Amino acid sequence: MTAKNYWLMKSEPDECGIDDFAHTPTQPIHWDGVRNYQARNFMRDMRIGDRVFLYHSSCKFIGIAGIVEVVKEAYPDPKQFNPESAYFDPKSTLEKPRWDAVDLIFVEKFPKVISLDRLKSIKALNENPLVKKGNRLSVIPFTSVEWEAVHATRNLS
DNA sequence: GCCAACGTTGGC
DNA sequence: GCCAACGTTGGC
Repeated sequence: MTAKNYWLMKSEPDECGIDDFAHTPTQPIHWDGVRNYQARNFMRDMRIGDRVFLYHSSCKFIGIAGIVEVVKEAYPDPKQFNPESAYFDPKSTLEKPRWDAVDLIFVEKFPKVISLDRLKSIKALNENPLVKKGNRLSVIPFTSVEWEAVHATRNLS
């Protein structure tokens, strides 16, 4: 029995936000379209039952909007093989896929988005890439200390 | 819409 | 292996 892992994943709520998960609470969502190697490698480390903060970026209320859970571990992202898809990758083959997806399911929507300003004020996150200037990583591992520090603020106004 | 920061590509 | 050019991310 290993300890549960914690993560944060970014998305634009217009594409796939916490409400998309909340609207289908019993149906997993395929998290595909990740096209960054570091993010992909982190996705490969995800295990069933891991918890994930869902972060809304490039929108009005930037920050962590809720929690989702891993229900299916990394598998080849089908969109990389589909020439019609915006996520098509001509260098991917069925034998040697480049990109992976995971499946996630709804856990919790916070009463209010935990704003980026608040996240920056949480000392436990000082070394986390999320709050570093210019950071573009869309899948970020969290320690349990970081997770708890953020989680403890979820009901603050 | 702007633009700094970043990751990737490709010529050499 | 270097690095300039390019495309993208993401806060503001």
